[in-house]
Amino acid sequence: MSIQQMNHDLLRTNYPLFETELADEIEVAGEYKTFKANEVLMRKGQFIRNTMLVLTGLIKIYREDDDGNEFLMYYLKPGEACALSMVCAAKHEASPIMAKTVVETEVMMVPVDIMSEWATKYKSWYLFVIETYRTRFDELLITLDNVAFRSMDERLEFYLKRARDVQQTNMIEISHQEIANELNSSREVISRLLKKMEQKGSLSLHRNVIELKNL
Amino acid sequence: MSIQQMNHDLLRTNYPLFETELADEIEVAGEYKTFKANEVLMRKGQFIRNTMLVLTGLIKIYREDDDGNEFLMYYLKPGEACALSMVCAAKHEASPIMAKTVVETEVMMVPVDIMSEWATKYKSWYLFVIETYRTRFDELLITLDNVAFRSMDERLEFYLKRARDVQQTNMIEISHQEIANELNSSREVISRLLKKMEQKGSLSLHRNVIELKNL
DNA sequence: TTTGTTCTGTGATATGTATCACCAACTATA
DNA sequence: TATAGTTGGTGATACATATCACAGAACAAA
Repeated sequence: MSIQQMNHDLLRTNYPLFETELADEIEVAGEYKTFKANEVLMRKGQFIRNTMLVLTGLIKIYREDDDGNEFLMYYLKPGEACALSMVCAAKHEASPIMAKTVVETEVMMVPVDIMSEWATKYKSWYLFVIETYRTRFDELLITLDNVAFRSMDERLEFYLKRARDVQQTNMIEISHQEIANELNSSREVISRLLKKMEQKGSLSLHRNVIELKNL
Repeated sequence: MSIQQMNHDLLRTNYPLFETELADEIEVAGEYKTFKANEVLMRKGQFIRNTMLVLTGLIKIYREDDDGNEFLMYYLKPGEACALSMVCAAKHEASPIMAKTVVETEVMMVPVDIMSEWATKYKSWYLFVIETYRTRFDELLITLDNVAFRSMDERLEFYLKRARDVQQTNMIEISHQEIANELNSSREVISRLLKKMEQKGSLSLHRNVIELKNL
């Protein structure tokens, strides 16, 4: 099967609710792109001209402040899009977020100026945009809850469970330092908390890998 | 002028982008309601059957967790609506938020089941829904930034400035205890920080009132 | 193997915030 | 006026987390 044909199918299977004409139009206007694992596909401050429709792989969306602090907001999976790129594009503002792939990821890049036309032209696109906002809003609320109400050990546990769920594996490949960044904490704190969890038997620690057990 | 006529006008001046037919239909389907100052108009856990269009006054939207902790997410001003009620209503879930008036507030209550029809029928409604998500998303991000990156004194300063901006006055009527609740902190901490700010000359403290000066 | 780098572990200490205890000032209500 | 409730001030203390300092282990490159 040709690459064109595979991409064609990926778009339609991941976004089954799009009308055929819409999917066709997306293919004409958009551009297929592949990113390697751990590649930064959007930096803070960059101007956004595209919305990404995720076809395969996994993307992490981070929030950053001016001092270089960051934390993980949520993941983007196939069939999902980034609500923030829609927000910013609409206001012609710079991106307040950073996006990085977790594994090799294929996306469809759609120019934002075309999007607004589709909203009135295709009901399925309108519904998709609404649904995108809705789910991202929900995810953001959960993240906010964690930061506002939970202590670091609870947040760490939530972080690991979420990583397991989206990556569908008990072997989380990540360093303590990275986790610390994504929770806006420090490595030492994360290391100590992980050690405690290992002693409780919830997981076991290896270099660059955390193996979840009874979590 | 009759009350009906006044409400009629309020709806149209605060939501000027609504088509005439839409505004008319809203009036038929919806219900005008007035709340006193400091009245709780939605509790956590309550099921949402209405979206509120704010006509006059000011509303605070709080997030609560299961242990009764709360914090202020953002304000709703005339011309705005609560994106969350749309999210929840769509999923038939209980409200994860609490809403309380700051001053006497008039709203238009719109049943959520009718809303979905309007989205396809009226372009202005569709745009309004999108815009509501957009602005709430933005506000939520700012709140998240504060909780994640800022220390309590910075958050307190932001809190006071925001209160001044939405209420358009330098005399903020609120107790230290309430501020502590809204920042998910404790009264003693807030009192001490306020004292420091008073010593710096940024404000002066009175019973139940904080007078902002050079902030 | 050697060397340099990244990752992890751990003690000591600093700091911000929460909690406890108590009192004084003010306000509302009987 | 008496009394109870609310609000604000402040010291003492506890606790979670951040920061500093340093060392050893695992790995990669030469």
